[in-house]
Amino acid sequence: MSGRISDSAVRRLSLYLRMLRDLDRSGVELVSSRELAERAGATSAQVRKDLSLFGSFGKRGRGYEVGPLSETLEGILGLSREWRVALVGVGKIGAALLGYRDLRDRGFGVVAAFDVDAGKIGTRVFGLEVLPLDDLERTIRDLHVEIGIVATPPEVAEDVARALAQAGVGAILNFAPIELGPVDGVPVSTVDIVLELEGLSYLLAAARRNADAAEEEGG
Amino acid sequence: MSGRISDSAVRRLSLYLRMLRDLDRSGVELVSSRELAERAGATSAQVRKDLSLFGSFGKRGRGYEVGPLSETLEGILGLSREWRVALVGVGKIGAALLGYRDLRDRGFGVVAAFDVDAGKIGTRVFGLEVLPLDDLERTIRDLHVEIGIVATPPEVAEDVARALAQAGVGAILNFAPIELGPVDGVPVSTVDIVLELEGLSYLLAAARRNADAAEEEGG
DNA sequence: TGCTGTGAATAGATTCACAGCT
DNA sequence: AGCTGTGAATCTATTCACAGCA
Repeated sequence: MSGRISDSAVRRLSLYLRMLRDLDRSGVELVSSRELAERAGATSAQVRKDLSLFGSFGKRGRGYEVGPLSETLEGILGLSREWRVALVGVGKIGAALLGYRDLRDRGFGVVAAFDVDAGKIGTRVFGLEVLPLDDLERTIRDLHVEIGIVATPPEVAEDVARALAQAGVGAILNFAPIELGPVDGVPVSTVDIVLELEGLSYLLAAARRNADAAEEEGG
Repeated sequence: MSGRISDSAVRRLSLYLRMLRDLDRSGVELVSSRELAERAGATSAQVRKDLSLFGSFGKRGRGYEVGPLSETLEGILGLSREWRVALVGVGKIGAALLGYRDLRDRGFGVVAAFDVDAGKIGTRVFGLEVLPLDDLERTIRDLHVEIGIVATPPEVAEDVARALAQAGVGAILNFAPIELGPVDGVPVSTVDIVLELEGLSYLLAAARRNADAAEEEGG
C-alpha cells in the first residue's frame, strides 16, 4: 500500500478532504472522482490514483461516500486529533499567527509562544503569555508539543529549529526566509513569502519579455 | 534557451540569488556550482542545469562571478526593479504583511490596502490608509499596481482575485485557504498555512504508524 | 587540473485507457 | 451504464557523466 508519498500528493489529499467536508456540510453523500477533481482543481485520474495509494475506498459504478472517505482521509492525514503547537518569534508574522483562528479551528492549537525580546516576555498576545527562550525546552516537553513554528529572523532560525527538535517536536513549520533541510531528522516545511513573490515577479518579467519579443517581431 | 521553466526551477534560482547576494556582501567574487549548491540545499548539477536554462554564465575551470551572476539572475527574475503591490483584506495576516519590512526591502512595495470593514476604512495601518473596495479598480489603475495580494476570507477570495485581475494586476498572491487557478489568465500563487501544517500532520501521523508497526513486529 | 555546459540516462509524477465490479 | 482501481504509456524533472574550455 503506502510506499513514499510525494508532498504534492499529500497536499492534494488535504484539498480533497476540504472539499469532502464542504460536501458533507451540504448534505451530499456520494461523490465521483470527477466531481471531486473539478472542485479541487485536479483530474479524476489524479484523484483516483492519489486515493489508491492508501487503499480502495470507492464503490465501482457509484463513487465515494463523502462521510466515510472524509474520516479515512482525516486518519491518513492525522487530522482526527488536535496537534499541540509552539511558536517561536512573536514579531509581525508570529503575532498574526497567534491571532489566526483558523489554526485552532482546524486542529492546530498553539499552546506556547516564545521570544527573546524582554519587552515582549510576560505580555499576553491574543491571550497567550510570551515566554523567554530559556523556558523552551522544558515547556515543550511538559506540554507535549508536537509541532514547532519558527517565525524569527533568518539569522537565528536554524538554531531555533535545532532547539525545537532537541526539545522533542516532531515537525517544524518555518516562516524565516532561509532554506532549512530536516534538522536532527525532524522535517521542516518552509513558507517563504518573498520567494513566492519572486516567483510571481519572474512570471511578470517573462511575460513582459515575451510581449516585447512579439512586438519586435510584429514590427 | 528559455522554453517553459518549472516553478521549482524558478524557486531555486531565487535561492541562488540570495546566496549570491550573501557572498557578494562577504566580498567573495567567484563561486562554483558546488559551493552554491551546498548553500542553497541543491546539487551542483542542479545548479548548472538551472542556470543553463537561461544561458552560459560561468567560466569553465573557474566558476561563476558573483556580481555579474547576481545581476543576471535579478534580470531573469525581474528583481532589478521595484514592483508595486496592492493588498486586499486587512485582517490579522493582511496587517502583518503591511508591517513586514522584508517586502519593501526586497523590492515589493505595498502601495495600497483595501478592506470591506467600515471600521477599518480610513484608518492607517503601518502608515498606509485603508481604502474601501469600491476604490480598488481606480486606485490600482492610477498607481499602476502590478501584483495583488488576497488576504480575505476564502468565501470572497475568488471574487477579489477577479476584481484585481480586471483592474489590471499581472499576478496574484493568495493567502486565503482556497485553491485558485489562474483568474482571467492572471497567475495565482497560493500560500496556504493550514495546508502546510496538514502536510506536517501527515508526516507525524505516518511516522507514528511506522513506529507502531515496528513495535508490533519487534515484540 | 578544475569546473562548466549539456546530451544521455534515470527516476518520478501524471495521464491514459480499460478490465472489473455494482 | 457508470465509475473505480490500476498497470502501461507518457511526460517532466533530476542526476549522471563526460567532452571541452580556462
